Amino acid sequence: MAAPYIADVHDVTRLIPPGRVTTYGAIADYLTLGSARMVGWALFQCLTVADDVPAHRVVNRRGELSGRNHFATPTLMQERLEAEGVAVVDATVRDFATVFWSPTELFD
DNA sequence: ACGCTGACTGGGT
DNA sequence: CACCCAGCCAGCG
Repeated sequence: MAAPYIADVHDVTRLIPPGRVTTYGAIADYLTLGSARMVGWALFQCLTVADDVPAHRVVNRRGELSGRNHFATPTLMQERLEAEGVAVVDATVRDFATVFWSPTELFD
């Protein structure tokens, strides 16, 4: 059985609206994990234990698709984002500040 | 138990 | 924006 926070990370990730992205740090902060590295690791697990998690909507603080090499193909992450209307150039999200979404927006 | 690694981050230069 | 550095913590040999 996987650690409980892994399910939490998956739940939060599922709440990210299509066409928007968030960061490892935002999720780590929301779940008070204390380490953003855990978020990346938890998402890595979703590739095998949960295929219904939009892991492609999670990028690093610069808006870079740092996890693209862990998908079936290195371009899959970018393709999924572009399919949702997110412009991606050189493995980096365009207008990152605009498409950025934080779990705290759930309380709007 | 120990050291290295990593889908990370914030602060300083 | 780029580079360096320290803090972070689970997994693995």
